[in-house]
Formats: sequence, C-alpha cells, structure tokens
Amino acid sequence: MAYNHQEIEKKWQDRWEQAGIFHAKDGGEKQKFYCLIEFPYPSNAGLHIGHPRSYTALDVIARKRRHQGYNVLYPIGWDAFGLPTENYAIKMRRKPQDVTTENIATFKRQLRSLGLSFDWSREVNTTDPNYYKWTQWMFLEFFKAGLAYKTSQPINWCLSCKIGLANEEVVNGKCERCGGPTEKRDKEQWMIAITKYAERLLADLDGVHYLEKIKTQQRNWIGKSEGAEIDFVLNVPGQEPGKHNVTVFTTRPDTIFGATFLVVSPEVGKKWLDVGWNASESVREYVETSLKREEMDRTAEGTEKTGIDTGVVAINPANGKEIPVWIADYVLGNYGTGSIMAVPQHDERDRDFAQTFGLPIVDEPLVPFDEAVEKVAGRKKTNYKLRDWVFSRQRYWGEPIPLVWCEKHQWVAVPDEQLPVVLPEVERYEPTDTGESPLAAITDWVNTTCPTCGGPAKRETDTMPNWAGSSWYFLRYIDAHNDQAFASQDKLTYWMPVDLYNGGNEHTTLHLLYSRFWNKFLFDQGHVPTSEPYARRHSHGLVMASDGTKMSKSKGNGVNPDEIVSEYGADALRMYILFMGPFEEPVPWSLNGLIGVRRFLDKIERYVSEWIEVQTNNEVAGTVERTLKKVSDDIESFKFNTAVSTFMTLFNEIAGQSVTREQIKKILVVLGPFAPHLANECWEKIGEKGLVEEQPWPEFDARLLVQDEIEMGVQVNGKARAAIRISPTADEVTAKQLALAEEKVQKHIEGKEIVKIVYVPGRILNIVVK
RNA sequence: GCCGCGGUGGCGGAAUUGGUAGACGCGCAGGACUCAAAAUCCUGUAUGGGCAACCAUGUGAGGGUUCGAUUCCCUCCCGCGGCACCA
Repeated sequence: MAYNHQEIEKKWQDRWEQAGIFHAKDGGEKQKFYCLIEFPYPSNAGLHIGHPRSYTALDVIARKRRHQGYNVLYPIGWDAFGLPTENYAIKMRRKPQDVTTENIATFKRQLRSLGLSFDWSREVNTTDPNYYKWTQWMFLEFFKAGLAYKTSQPINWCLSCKIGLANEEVVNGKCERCGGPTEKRDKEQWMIAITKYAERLLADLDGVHYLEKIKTQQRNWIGKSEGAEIDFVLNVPGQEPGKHNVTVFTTRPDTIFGATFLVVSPEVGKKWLDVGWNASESVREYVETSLKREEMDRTAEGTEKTGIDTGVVAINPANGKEIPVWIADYVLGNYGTGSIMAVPQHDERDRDFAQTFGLPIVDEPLVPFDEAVEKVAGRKKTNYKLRDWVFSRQRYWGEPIPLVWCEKHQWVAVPDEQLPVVLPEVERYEPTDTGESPLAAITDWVNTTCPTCGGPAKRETDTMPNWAGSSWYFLRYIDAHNDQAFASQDKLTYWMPVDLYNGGNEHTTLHLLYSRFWNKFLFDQGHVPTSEPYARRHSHGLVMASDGTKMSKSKGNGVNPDEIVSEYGADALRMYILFMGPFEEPVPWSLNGLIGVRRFLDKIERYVSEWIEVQTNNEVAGTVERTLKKVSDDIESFKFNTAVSTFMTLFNEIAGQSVTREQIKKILVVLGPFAPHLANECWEKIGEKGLVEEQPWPEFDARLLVQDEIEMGVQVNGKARAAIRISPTADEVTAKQLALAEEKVQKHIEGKEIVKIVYVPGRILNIVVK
C-alpha cells in the first residue's frame, strides 16, 4: 500500500511552520552557516522541474547543518525585474507589476509544496521599491566613486528585444535571451568600470573554494595577457615624414625582428580619417564597410581575411626597416591599442593574412623579452579581455537609474533621502525603435528639478539591467527589513561571507562575476566586511527532457512540478532528483525512475509500519553504522545520488528482520534531509515525540564501522578465481592458507610453480604462477 | 583552433591514494499471491559458449607500465561545455 503523501506532506509543512524551526537567528552561540541558492526569476511559466535540483541539494546540506548544531541561514527571494515578464505583460496588455505579483505567488506556492527549509521571513523581491532603493543607492556609490560613467560607444543592439546588451549577453552574435540577431549601434550608455577590478577579480580566485572549472572559466573570461606597447614611426604620403606614429600591443616583443607589416583595425582607421587623413577612396570604403559588418560576420570561424594596404609606411624600430601598414578587420578595435605588429612567422593569423595578400614572411632570430622591449623603447603593459559593464537598458521593467541631467551641473545624483526613484506606473511601456527608453515619453516624470541648483532638469530614462538587483541580494537577506541601511554592519559581519553558494554554470561569467565585483566595490567603500562574497561555489547540471535534449516550451517536453508533487509527492521528487545522476552533470528526466524512488519510499513506510522493536540486532549493526557514515560523507561531497542508493541498499539488507529503536531512529534522522515529510511521519509512527529536525546528527560508533570479516577476492595471475571470508587484518600466512584451500584456486595453480604471492590485507590476494 | 570535462550492460549510473567491474534504480523475463487485474513479494538479467558447475571475452580504439589497470603513461577516435582573429 502506498502512503498518502498529500496528507502527510501538508501535515508536516504546517508543523514546521508552527514551530518556526527554519528561522535563522542573527547571532548567538551556534556557529553560523550561510547557504545560498540563486534566487529564481519568477517567470509566468511557473517553476521549472530543474529548479528543485539545486534547491533540494542545498536543502539537504542546510538540514544536515542544523542537525549538527549550526545556525543556518537558507533564504529565498525573487529576481523579478526583466524582459520575459515585461514582454508577457505587453502581450497580455497588463502591468508588469501585477504579472510579477501573480508569478511570485505561484512560485511561492510551488516552492512551499517541496518542503524546502527556507527562512521565508527574509524573502526579498528586487522589484520592491524598498529593495531597489538600495540598488539605486549602490549605483550612486559607483557613480560618486567615478566608476559609473556615460559614454557613447558601439553597443550590441538586439533587434527583437529592442534593447542594448552587455558583451556577456551576446552569444555568437545573437541575443542570449531571444536568440535573435544583434547589430552594433552607437548609443549613449551608462557603463560601470568593472575592468578596474580585473586584476583583483582574477587574483582573488586563488583564495576562494570554487569548483576548478568555474575558476578556469572566469580566468579565461578576464583574459589577462602580459606584453608591451611599442611605438612605430609612420611616414604618411603627402605628409611630413615621422610626424605621426602608431602604438601596437604585443605579447611577443621578442619576435619584433620578424614583424613585416602593421595592421590597424577599421576603428583606428576611422579615427585617422576623422583627424584629416587624406586616404584613398578605396581605403575609406573599406573602413566604412568593415565598421558596418556585424561582429558575428567579422569574427566567424573560417572567415576569409580581408584588408587593404593604406600606402602608409612604418619604421620597424628594431631594425629600421620600412614596413607597410594595412587596415584589416581581423584586428579588433576594442582590444589593446587596436593595432598590431604582424609577425607571420610566429602568428598563425598574421601568416594567413600574409599569405592571402602576398606579404613577406621572414624568419628572424628571437631576442629576450626584456631586451626587446628596452631596445625599441616599449612599455610593459597588461591587457584584459574583460570589458566595462554596459549598465543601461532602454526598457521599462527595471530599476530607474537615479540620476538627473542639469545643463549647469550635468549628471547629478538623486539625494539619498529622495530614494527610491520609483518606477512610474503607466499605461504604455512598449519599447521603441528609436532606442529610447519608454520612460522618456512620460514627461511628468522626466521633468524635474536639479538637486544642486533647483533649476529645470531631466531624469535619466534608462533602467538598470536585471543583473543589478541580483548583484547584492545575498546581502539583503541578512537584514531584509532594515529601512536605515541595506543591512546593518553587525549582521553583515556575523553572516558574511556566504559559506556555500550553488547555481547554474550559465552564470559563471555573468552574475557570479558581476556580484563578486559589486561586493568588492562595496568592500572598498567600507560597506561590507569581506572582499569576496562567496567562500565556496558549486554548480549543478541541467535537468534534461527524457530524450536528453533541453526541455523547452516549444517542444512541449517539459515536466510540470505541480503534477509530480500532487501525484507522487514532494519527497519522491526530492529524492529522485538527487538520485537521477551526478549533481554536476546534466541528467535526463525519467518518470519511471521517479516511480522507482516512490516505490522505495513506500517500502520504507511499510517497514516502519510493520516494525516491532527488538532489543538487539548485531547482525545489521555494522550495516546501519556504515550507511549513516556513507550518507554523511556523500552529502559533504555532493554525491547525493550514491547517498540515496545507500539508503536503498540498507533497506534491502534489513528487510525481513527488525532493528532496535536506536537504530531506526538514527536511520530516520539521516533520512530526514532527503525525505523530510516521510521521515517525520515515520518518527511519529514509532512513537517518538517532537520533530526529526530537532534531533542531533547521529554519532557513529567507530568500532561498528570495522567489519571483523569480509569477503576478499583471490586472483591467480591477476584473474579473479575465488573469494574467501577473512578478517581484514589477517596475516599473510592465514590468508594464503585459506586461499590455497579453495578448490577453484587449486584448479588454476595445479601443476604450476608459485612464483610470488601478493597480499594486500582486506583488499586482494594474488597468486602468481608460471 | 585553444581551455575544461567525459566515453562503463537495453537505459540512468556505481566503483579511481591501482585490488573480485557493473552497486543502486529503471526496463525486461520467469514465478508466487489473485477468478482476474493492480499492488506487493521472490528469482534471473554484460557478451559468447556449455545453456548446470564452469570457460573465454569485456569499461571508445591501439600500445605501455604493473603481480594486478575503468583507474597511471603515450598515440588516436568520438561526444559535451566554455572561449574564440584578444595579437
């Protein structure tokens, strides 16, 4: 018989709530443990079956820590600004505010049904003015520190979202959100100077405990490279020789003798033209067309190299030789100096180019790096691939940027006491093709007075990207209802840093990098106590559809968590999602797999129902202890799948016999983090009082962990031939005797000479014969 | 191209300071219970042969080290993720 999950899950969820046992205390004797999952984006699609993977895994850890006596903070909130909601609201002709409220209610109901041990009293919502007041305040801190600046620059413009994107949001030239094409547009944008922190973001990775692949990915993204800047004197036709020069960046100054031409990017070419370079018509045309080419097109794999000789000649400072200067779009305008010295002998791209255009390739000897730099009067220079963060969005559903433009005083920060600058509620907020934010049309709101001089002024109408609110939410959980500060210093000092943070790999170079930066900045301003926000970062794999492909709305191959919970129960979903495969890997969903886990839970329930207390059961004492230890260890190493299978093995072994009260209690406590509702139900069933959650994590009896007798393999010439029952500490003579007594062993050594016996106590005995 | 990870039954996956490969679950087959079904329980389930005791083969391919290799080394093939003309 199956147990009634709907009844018992509701029952225990209510009891937990009444007891308030998941509320973290801001201080006290206990050691703190701050456990964090990436807060969800409450889309109108509702909870995705993948969400519980991360949440239950950390729920298991959070619950275990509470048993172990920690003061655990496991909070939850909503990252609710953003495009999908806005687009949906536009389509439905509704207000994003209302849609968001509804979506959050749905998510909340769904998450609550899973029995996660969140501290709901600290719930945060990035779209709540009481929250974004502080997001705005922090932005102004960046502004006041000179790290936020407005500049006109080519940005990635998504044609269908009608929005400017950060570099990180453009994947293969396409919009990361909608997959649509992007183009370059010149636009005034607020930027935040994350590049000022490039070195620290890189160096401080050494001091945090992140999965190695996460560190590697961040390192690559920051892309540090050390080299030198070198000046080349130019001779421009029709101009006085030596009047101009060009600076190149290279990581290989040691190859400078092999430099046979220079290449400047079309962007640099444009600058030259702008200052009056009298170039040929074909050069102008090349610059024009390359600048129009989409990034994607320009950088795609296998793209034929294009370029044009400028007629300008440069002098190689190493050997005084004249070399031609070309313009080519394989050189990027926004990296290094936008110009390079081409060494076809040592660089594949330069060689390609040289071969395409018949430029010389010479093999010159290398000179030591430092010597080369000195000889040509170069300057050592470190460059990073990381770019400054495009912080403006021309959309409605985001935090207004709290700045005011005054003709006299230029950009002026809205004073603290006037924060938050509340997003005005309006009827129309569709994006515009002009690239202007919809807020620009609300003249009542836009027109204001300058905080400095009281004269007429206009509000900034761009909003922040949704990475803003998520860059600091972990700080707000610490003191979610504080209206004097984003959080009190005492509480921040108590809780920071986050001890364990789990989230998706897709955020490694976005949210994870942004929030590290944001926190470091706040640290420098004296607002937070730690330079790094997260002591440890782990990640989970996606839950795929049963055919191994990504779940998607259009394919209709998704799984609805509500249906699973109502039909099979939260405990079954929790335990299955942990069991389905290694936590860091993507794993396909299998309904049969889930049903199998549910069968196992029924088996537990049956076992406990039929349980009759016995005074001793030494038979299984070791098995029980080893299960507890293995499950404990597996939780620490994120091996939830084998933890679940260990429980299955245990129940297979104790089936048909009873265990003592102490034994069954320990089992239920350790089961608790995985299937908390059922564990409590069983706890009550065996006549125990209170909640499983109030029990200490069981201690293991080390003596019971050791088996006095094990089955050990016996090999002949490395091939398994028999197994003997033996003490794991038996001496070689005993082991040898037992092994040689085996019929199967005798058969294989008959008539042969024993050359050697390898005996590893408790592991193997190998008889080598010839 | 570069960086990282991986390749194990029909399927998801276990096992690595080198030590009986295939735990656990799914699926499948057979049986018990039942008038029957569901549920549950029991048995079997890498492959080939004997079709039972057993023998041989077997962790992407090929070499190597070792008493012993899924695990370490070399060469190669395939898949996944990230970066991608960053000089």
